[in-house]
Amino acid sequence: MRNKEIGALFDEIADILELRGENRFRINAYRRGAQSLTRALRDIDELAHDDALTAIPGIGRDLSAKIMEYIETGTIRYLDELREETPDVLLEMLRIPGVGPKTSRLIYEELGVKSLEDLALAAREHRLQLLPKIREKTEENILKGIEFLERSGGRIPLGTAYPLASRIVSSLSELEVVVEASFAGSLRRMRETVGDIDILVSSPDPEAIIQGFTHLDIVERVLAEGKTKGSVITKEHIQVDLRVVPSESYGAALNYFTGSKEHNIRLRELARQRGMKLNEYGLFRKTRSGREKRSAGASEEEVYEALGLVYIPPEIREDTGEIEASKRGEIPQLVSADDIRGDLHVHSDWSDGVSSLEDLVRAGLGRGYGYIVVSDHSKSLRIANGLSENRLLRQIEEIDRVNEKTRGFRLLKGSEVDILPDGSLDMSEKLLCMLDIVVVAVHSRFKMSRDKMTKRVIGALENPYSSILAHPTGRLIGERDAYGIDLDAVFDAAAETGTAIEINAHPSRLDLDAAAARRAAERGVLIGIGTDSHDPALDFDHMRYGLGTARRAWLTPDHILNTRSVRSLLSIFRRKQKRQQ
DNA sequence: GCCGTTTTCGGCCCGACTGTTTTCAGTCG
Repeated sequence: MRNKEIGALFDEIADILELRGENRFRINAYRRGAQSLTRALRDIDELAHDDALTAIPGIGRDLSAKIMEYIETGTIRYLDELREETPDVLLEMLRIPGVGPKTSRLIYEELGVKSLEDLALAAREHRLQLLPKIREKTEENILKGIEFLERSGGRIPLGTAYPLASRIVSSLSELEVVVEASFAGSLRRMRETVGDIDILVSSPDPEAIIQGFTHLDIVERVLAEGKTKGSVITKEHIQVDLRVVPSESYGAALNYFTGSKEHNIRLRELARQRGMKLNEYGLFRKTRSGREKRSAGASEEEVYEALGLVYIPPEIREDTGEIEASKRGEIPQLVSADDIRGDLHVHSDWSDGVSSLEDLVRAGLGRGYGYIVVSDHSKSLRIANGLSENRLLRQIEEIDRVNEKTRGFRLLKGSEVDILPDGSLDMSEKLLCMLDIVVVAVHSRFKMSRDKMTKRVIGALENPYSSILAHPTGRLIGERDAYGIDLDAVFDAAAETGTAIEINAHPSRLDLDAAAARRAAERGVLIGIGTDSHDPALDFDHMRYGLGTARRAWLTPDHILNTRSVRSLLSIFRRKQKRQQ
């Protein structure tokens, strides 16, 4: 999928056009095009091949020609020319919070800075104050902005943002004047990384809330402190924005601040078409006397309803077809925490986990699960204390003993078996056939050709005993890219062989990602959500990120393996064994 | 530059805060 790659180029064109002060609607057209490409479900090369590029919303005659040019020649001449005429530092300055195109150009033209280091020096020497409309405060903010960029270096993983946001929401909820409080933004949509944390509160006394917020003990620096809006940097260098609205606007505001931006724009257009206006205070209709009357706003549900839509869950508010589905009344019942009956990928202290088998039973029961798949590493993974075949035999006996003592819960015998470079499994058939669930995964030799890796993984899926393919791309968010693999070919093989594919719920993996999981499910692949837990006290909670990813992929309980009972689970893989043998 | 249930031309989402100014431009989400 090169969609993101081309989307980034259109964004760059938009940035440069903005710096040049071009027509803002033209700039917006490139931004929309970029967003559309990034979110498109189908592969751009495929669409180009079918001559169907203009079917993507926001892609018309000009943009599709530029996409074709890029596919054919590997470059867009127009962008090359723009780059030629635009010094890099102008674009770099745009990344500083508070610096936009106008300021960037002003600084460059008047001071001739060549780099962000140059700019920082100019700020420290107070030379920025020589410029019109820049005084002490702006200069300080630019300096702090550069430092922020250097320290934070980009986006925050979901696994960091979610607990922090939850803590802030519960601290704020303790304030007397708070009516409702929630986090919003890309965090509420459960994106795998977020740029900042957005918090929304309803209250009759906004200023008290803003005061309370800017004085929380997590705050390092206050960026903004208005009547209804506050913004801080935490000690971990994460930006947190707070908005306070009256109760009658809470739903409209929650909707607005949850986004996505593209989803909101569609909603606003819909409101306009119906002669209404939607903003963060509500949905308004003009009365005959010319005054505005609120028709909805207290809850998100009533906003959608007043727009003639069925409620759309936050995770799918990305303008990838949810508005149309909602108009038709066809929003799926997304899988939720209540549907999950067990965890499919858990390590114990037999390999690199910290818990005994008994601890796992207690932790599983504590979460209301009916089963857990014990999936310790196989013998090749020595670094993680992988189990020799003899130790696995002993573990199987031990699991039987633990299960005998337990009512209403079952430890399933499993293993996370290495997929060897030739596609075979790191375990003899004699042992494989004694296991309930065989999780298979690549843990070594990542750097092979895309073709070989695809064959290797498909080879493992064709093994009659493999049940679930774990973390199919091997990516570690912000650390390691996915290895080269043809996922669509893997999905076809999984559907063909009756093998499930994992959404690994660990926040540093989330592998499959939502877009890929959606494609897999559309091809008929059953999806299992596993936490890859090494410590139940910390890692069992990661199920929520796996669920978030599944929901972003539009998945219902029917698509998910671990919404099934133990019996149904086991029968699925017995069927596969029979078919493949 | 895109797009059409007020349309093939004339629109294109909306509001808060900051910092600099005396009424608002720039930035952000």
